[in-house]
Amino acid sequence: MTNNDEWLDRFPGLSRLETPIKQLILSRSTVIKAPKGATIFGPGKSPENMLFLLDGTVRVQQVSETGHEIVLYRIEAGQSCVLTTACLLAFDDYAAEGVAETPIRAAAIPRDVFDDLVAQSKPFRDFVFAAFSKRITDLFLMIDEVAFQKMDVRLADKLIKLANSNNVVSTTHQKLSVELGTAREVVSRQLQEFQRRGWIAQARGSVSLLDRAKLEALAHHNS
Amino acid sequence: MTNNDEWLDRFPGLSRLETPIKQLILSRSTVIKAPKGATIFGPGKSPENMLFLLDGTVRVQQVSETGHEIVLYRIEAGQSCVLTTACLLAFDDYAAEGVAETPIRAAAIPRDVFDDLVAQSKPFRDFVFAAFSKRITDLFLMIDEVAFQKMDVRLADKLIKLANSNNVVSTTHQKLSVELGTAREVVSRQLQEFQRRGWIAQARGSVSLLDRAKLEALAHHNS
DNA sequence: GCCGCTTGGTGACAATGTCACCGATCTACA
DNA sequence: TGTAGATCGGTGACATTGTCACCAAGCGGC
Repeated sequence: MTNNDEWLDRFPGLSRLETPIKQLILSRSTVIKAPKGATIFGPGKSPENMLFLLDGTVRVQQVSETGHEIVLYRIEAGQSCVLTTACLLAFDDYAAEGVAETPIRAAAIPRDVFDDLVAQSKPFRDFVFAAFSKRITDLFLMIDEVAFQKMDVRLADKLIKLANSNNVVSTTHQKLSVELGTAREVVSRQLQEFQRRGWIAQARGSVSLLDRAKLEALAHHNS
Repeated sequence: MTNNDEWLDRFPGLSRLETPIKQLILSRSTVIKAPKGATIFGPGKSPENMLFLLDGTVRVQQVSETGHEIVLYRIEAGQSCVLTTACLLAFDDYAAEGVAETPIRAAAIPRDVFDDLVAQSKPFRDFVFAAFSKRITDLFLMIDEVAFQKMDVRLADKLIKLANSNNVVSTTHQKLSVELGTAREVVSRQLQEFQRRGWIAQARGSVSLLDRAKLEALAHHNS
């Protein structure tokens, strides 16, 4: 989609990098691709490189000892896997895995180059620490949500966030339950209630948002 | 407890620092103290410094919009507030707060010195990234626990972790409920069940573990 | 068409969260 | 010393969510 020479400019935090640093990154990085569904990292598969996602989406999720799954967050194009890479530097036995939700394209930077960049460039340090900070504060919010929010609010919120521009969510009840870390039956029952109220319509494998405003009001406690 | 000149050696990750780096830290840091109950950082009170905790414990917790509270983690003596400080570099409007659980003593390093250290010392970088990584993987585990573990298992686990060397936990049901992000009534009922089984004894403001092995078995799914 | 898999629906029940109370105990202070 | 107010913990009724065991409809491969 973009020329390989200019992908750096797609990362807001990196556009401020010093010119020689930009050149170092470009010369030492390689652009890689992976198909939809590929495991980018996971238990026993630690990435050797730090990734900057150019196109596509990576879903990071976790499988618990009990067999339950939950989606932790997503990495969108224009963001980096800073934390996952850095995490794996230290702990490669960790439980989370990253899966390509779409075909992806990413720039890969070797570990030692990453370390050089942190050492040499203040803008790069700021970028890295900002990414860590954002991730941690997001995880704080997620803990709060999982612990205290009602399922109807969380489901409404998730539907809005997953809906495409036509207000359609193409997913199954099962996958929605993994998004929220709950059981399929709970999702099914809640969706039935939304349908009864006329807020959504359902078909096999998809949900259409008929009254997005009502869902948003519920998601933001304004109702 | 220790001489100010040698506190660095109490941090396993920092003992490997280069000598000039150690001297830089010692010359640019100040040792501060705070009484039990003091707010170390929180909404509208971002720390100007990075802290290395020499003595005591800091509890990091969060209050949700709904008024619910939950304990996120603790920083023990010998650990650092790397992430909280770095977080606050970027987002000082964040919801978590740090409270001294005991009188504490800490070494404070100004932001710009922190940045210099990251730039100049590879061992320091490794220390910082390892701290971030550990924190994030711990948060992953916590999300898993909050989302999927049963309350009896979580409560048994928490009792074991909070018990002192005499197998006594000096806390109220209310505080235990904040530890787990649940309601006091749930804790009270569960403790009654443990008591009925003869695993614990209760008094106002304290819980005695009578059969630690049984609690551990429950906490680790061996029963 | 048949078969097997995926998807979603259902009812019964268990576990947990919420609410509105209550009494017991502790603490501050007059 | 006594009393007022706060804290601590107990209780029952009920709502919400999680778990389990099923079932039926749709879909794809052969």
